[in-house]
Amino acid sequence: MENPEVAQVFEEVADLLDIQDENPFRVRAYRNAARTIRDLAAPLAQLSPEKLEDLNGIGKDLARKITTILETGDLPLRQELRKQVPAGLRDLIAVPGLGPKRAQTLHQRLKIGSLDDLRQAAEKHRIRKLRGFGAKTEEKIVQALEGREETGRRVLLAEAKVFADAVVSHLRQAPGVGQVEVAGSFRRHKETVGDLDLLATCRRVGPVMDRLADYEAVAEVLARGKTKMSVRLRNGLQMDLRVVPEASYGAALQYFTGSKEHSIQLRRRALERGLRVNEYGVFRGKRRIAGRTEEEIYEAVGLPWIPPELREARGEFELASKGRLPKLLELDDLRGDLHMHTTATDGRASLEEMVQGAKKRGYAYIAFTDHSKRVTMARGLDAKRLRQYWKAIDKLAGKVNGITLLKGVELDILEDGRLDLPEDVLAEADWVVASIHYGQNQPREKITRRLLNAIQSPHVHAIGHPTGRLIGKRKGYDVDLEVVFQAAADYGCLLELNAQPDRLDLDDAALIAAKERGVGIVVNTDAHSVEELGHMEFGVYQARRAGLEARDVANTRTLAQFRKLLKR
DNA sequence: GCCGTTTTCGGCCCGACTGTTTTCAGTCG
Repeated sequence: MENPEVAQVFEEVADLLDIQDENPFRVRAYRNAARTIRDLAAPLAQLSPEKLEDLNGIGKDLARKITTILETGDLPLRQELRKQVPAGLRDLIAVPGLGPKRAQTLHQRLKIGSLDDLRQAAEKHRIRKLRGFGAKTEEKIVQALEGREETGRRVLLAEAKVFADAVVSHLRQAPGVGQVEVAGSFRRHKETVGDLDLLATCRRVGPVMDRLADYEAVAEVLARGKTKMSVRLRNGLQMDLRVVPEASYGAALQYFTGSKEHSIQLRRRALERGLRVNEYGVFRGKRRIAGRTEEEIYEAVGLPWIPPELREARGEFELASKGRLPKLLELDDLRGDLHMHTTATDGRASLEEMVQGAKKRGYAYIAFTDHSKRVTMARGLDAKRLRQYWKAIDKLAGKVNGITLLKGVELDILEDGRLDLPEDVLAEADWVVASIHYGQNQPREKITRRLLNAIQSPHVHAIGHPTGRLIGKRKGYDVDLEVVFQAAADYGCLLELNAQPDRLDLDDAALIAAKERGVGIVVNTDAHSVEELGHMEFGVYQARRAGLEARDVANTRTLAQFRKLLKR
């Protein structure tokens, strides 16, 4: 059992208990435990029962339940709850605007038991007639369903990575195996992946396929042929394994990495040179002239190797042929992380713990950016508490070496466009990242106006998660990004690439547009725990997909250079 | 169900706002 699967069991239990109107704190206990498990760096199976109890939010009972899940693959409690709650209601409570109560009402009054039922009922305007619902709620449901469809049932890259890493190291232990790699959209580091395309070389095919069938998370072998095999994991993720000879490995890796559009352009370019490219190699007539490595393939058509993140047929061939491919951002380029939370508001680690975590990552500077007062649910900081917070940061800064601590705040941009704290307070901050958390459904002009107000403020250095989207859950706010980019460029306000795996906001397309406008980008984790400081890699992947280089990203600078970038 | 310089109970980041009502569920992180 991989950690995300265990977390999923607890999340399901939490949902089912929630629908049954159970003690909300018990529900939350399951949700907290799921989150802790998801954030964990090491596999649960490697922890002793005593260590399990040391984990945040996991006590005797949940530790025992984790052991049960690891040993049996399931939890009796989950089976029991499934008998009591109609299947499909869980899907309903995941829709923004619906919770356990409304899901129950919809099920009881309209016999709605699935997202399909929900869509049909909404289209027939049957929902707005229910007590407690109305036209606006019904419209919101329709919009939410549309937002979900865009990503479909794809899995977040971060979650897919857990399974990809595990299966690759599992397959590498197969006898006679050579190379093993995950291709496809996973290798292109898309924000979500639909399945995992595994590629392997080996002397004999049998042992590698046997090994995949043995992978612990496999629920079902869908197909198994001479060179190709498909399995489905318990969590629904599909894995396709292709076994290829060494001589074709590079060609197969290129072919299965895609994108389809990129490969079409590559083959067209080959044809112009009298060559033919397929998954076995590059051929002149019947003679194979390349295929062992990807570099060979690209070289055969007169190009340097193109990083997978750029293979989206968005102009990479033109850049490559002119020798002007960007030198893409790398994790090591980053010298600081400028958006994180602590126990001062809704973070789960102390200032000290976050500093230690940041030092381990080799950062030269970090900014603490707990919430401002409007975010009441996170116990956001008012002026008085914020100054105490900054005092604590200063005090800590005097005790730690090798890292600079910046006094920051995640400043709420209020519904009416004002900022959540007075100017004299903001003027004392080293770093202000302003974000929208409320009034996300406002019309385009109003949302855009709010962002412009923040951008134009002399005290705001960056805009946090500029569109507010949550991948697979919620569309971003309706905002005129063109206007925002222009203002950000004009006023020297940075825009954030938020590295939370379900945000990755701005997305790749927006980052490309922002770069064209000359907008400075800052890549931050928005970490709420020490572990989440590790999300930086996903921000880097997204930046790479947009072709960003170190110089495009503000927090690759030394602290002195970084400070010069900030508007006064 | 977790947690404890408040340990074996009684708390649990919990308040403004929206859409819908006329008392309340759901949304924000």
